[in-house]
Amino acid sequence: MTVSITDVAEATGVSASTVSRALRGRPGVSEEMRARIVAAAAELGYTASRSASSLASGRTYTIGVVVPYVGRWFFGTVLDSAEKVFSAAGYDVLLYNLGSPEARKRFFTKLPIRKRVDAVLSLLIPDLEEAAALRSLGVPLATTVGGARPGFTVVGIDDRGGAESAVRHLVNLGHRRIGMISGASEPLHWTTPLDRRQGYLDVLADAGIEPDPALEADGGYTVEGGERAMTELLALRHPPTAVFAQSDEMAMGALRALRRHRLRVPEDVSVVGFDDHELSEVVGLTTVAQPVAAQGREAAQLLLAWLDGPDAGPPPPVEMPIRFVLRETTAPPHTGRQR
Amino acid sequence: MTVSITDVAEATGVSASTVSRALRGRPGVSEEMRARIVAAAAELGYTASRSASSLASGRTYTIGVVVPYVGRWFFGTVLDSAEKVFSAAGYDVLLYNLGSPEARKRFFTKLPIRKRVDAVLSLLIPDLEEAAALRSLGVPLATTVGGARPGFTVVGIDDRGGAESAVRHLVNLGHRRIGMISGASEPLHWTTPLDRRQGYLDVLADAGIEPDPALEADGGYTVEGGERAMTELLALRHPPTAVFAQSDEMAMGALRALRRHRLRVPEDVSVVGFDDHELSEVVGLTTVAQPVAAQGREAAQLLLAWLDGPDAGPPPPVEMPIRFVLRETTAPPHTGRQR
DNA sequence: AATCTGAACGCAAACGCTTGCGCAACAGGA
DNA sequence: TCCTGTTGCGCAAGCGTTTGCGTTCAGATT
Repeated sequence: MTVSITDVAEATGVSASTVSRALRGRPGVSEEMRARIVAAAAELGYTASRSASSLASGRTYTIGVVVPYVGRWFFGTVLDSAEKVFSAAGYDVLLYNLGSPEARKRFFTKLPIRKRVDAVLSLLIPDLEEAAALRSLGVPLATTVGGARPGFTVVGIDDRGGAESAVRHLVNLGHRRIGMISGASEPLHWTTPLDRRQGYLDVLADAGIEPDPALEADGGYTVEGGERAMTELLALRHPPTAVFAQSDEMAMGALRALRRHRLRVPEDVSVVGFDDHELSEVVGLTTVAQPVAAQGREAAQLLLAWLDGPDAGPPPPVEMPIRFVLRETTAPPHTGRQR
Repeated sequence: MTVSITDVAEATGVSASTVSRALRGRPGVSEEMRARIVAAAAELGYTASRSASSLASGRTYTIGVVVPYVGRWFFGTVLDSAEKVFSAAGYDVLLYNLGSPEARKRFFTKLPIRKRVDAVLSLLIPDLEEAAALRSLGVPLATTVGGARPGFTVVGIDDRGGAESAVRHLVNLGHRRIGMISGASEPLHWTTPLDRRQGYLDVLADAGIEPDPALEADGGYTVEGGERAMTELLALRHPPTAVFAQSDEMAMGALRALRRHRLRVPEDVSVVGFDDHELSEVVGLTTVAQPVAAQGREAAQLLLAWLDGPDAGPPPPVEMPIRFVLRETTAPPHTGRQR
């Protein structure tokens, strides 16, 4: 049926071992013979069976990538860039989309990934048990989302500093009542919301502004959540004159809520986001940009390097640069009375 | 090291064959014995090696998904929903991201997917050679993007009808100069741009409007392309009073261009898109919605069904419903003079 | 009591590759 | 001429499953 290694061995008049060595560039084959074998393989359209070779060698040439939700821009973008690095290096990518709790549980109990991958890139924050399960695989581990765990190499950004620059911008414009749309209800082990919140609090403290718990609303890191959160903030007796959304998606939800309330941005309310979503430029959202694709690339490269020289533990964490991006959703506070 | 089937066999005092049968629910094992084996396997934390089992059985329990660009909303969403179906059915997903021409060529010449998957879902339009290469794999094939090829089962939408409803809406509002932002330069084998264009032309003809080639601009199905295209249209001596963008992403680019030109939407120019991107609601874009996630699910299910009953060729094509969504970017034409 | 019938399980041969080791053949040095 | 390396290749033993077939044995059938 399909052509196997012995077929090309027979076609060349050598043994299967030699074919194997020749095709993988292993020493012990004369250049002339190698050329003949390569030619024969090409002609027959031979490709080694991955199952067989990984059974025999233990190497799978496959990387597992686990993500909470492929459809979201951030994860899709990281996955996209990481996959390119992997496939360029000859690795395949096994994707696990663990959005629902059931899928997640199924994955971590059955660990279908076991013996199937040489390394894993996790774009979701494993809790302690899950992290242990991943470590039990005995392969290099990496992540691009806040919340380092022992055994993982992590590439990320300065969330706190980023939040600071966003909020400082609002303060500099003259805002005093600054709301925040956060992700308080996010999984505990995800440190990003905490770090960004800390940046927010830092700047307020620095500016001598008393933080008001009522000005923090939970947006769950989604567009709809952001819309709900903004709506809550607007219902306050003294609504904020500016809000810092911990993600651009929530910021967009906020913009939508503001439009619904017939409030102008930035004249009535300023909004600043975080991430620099691909569509943020389209809506003119002021935000702090993080190099999402670059993070995926970096993490992938770290994993590959780790695989090549499995000398020791995980490489040290990498922090990628961020950049404040001024667009059109921020301005000095409205000086008249609100609404 | 890691536990193998013989370990659980010894632990239970039976042969490996029995363990294999027991764990996979094959007949020939008493219920009592099966229970003992399952318990032992659970305790030892045993999972069958995929490489070994697929080498022995020929089944890989893996589906290949090839996509042009995971980061784009449409593909990410389809992938997301399809993956859920596959993994729920016990299949893993092997992802191939073929954005760049090099990656694409590498994939189709080396066919790393060969012998690794039981079926493939293609979200990119293969040209004739590529389609042949995929067919040579001898596994079920499916696609969710226009441009059916023999041997593929396809799930899609009525692109032409969708475009018609969008453009008819503009006509009904009273527009006569209706521009279109298309994807003329897209790969030849992708029929979507053609079908959507045909819908546009149909309605114009129906309304007795002479189509003006100058009103068609290429947006390449990207945000930036849409912005460029809209800019071109605005530079016309007689710019359109409304534009139909063949995708929401291009529509958003158009909105951006309009904002840059200080034109109001919909007062000065109406815009209607196609797809119902997740952020279209945020920007209030009038569009025609297609069930993207549902298409991924459907395609995945078709593949699984095909795998279960490999009686014949591909199942018949499935057409999913579309729906016109009226939002805030369309209105009757400005009656005064433009600008 | 002899025979037959399933059910439950073990044997052993694949599956298609990788790899340590062995063995010619040949080259160069003494 | 003999010895010591090298080079180039084949042998065969795995890798961890699956599966066709054979065996055993308890119970049913004559």
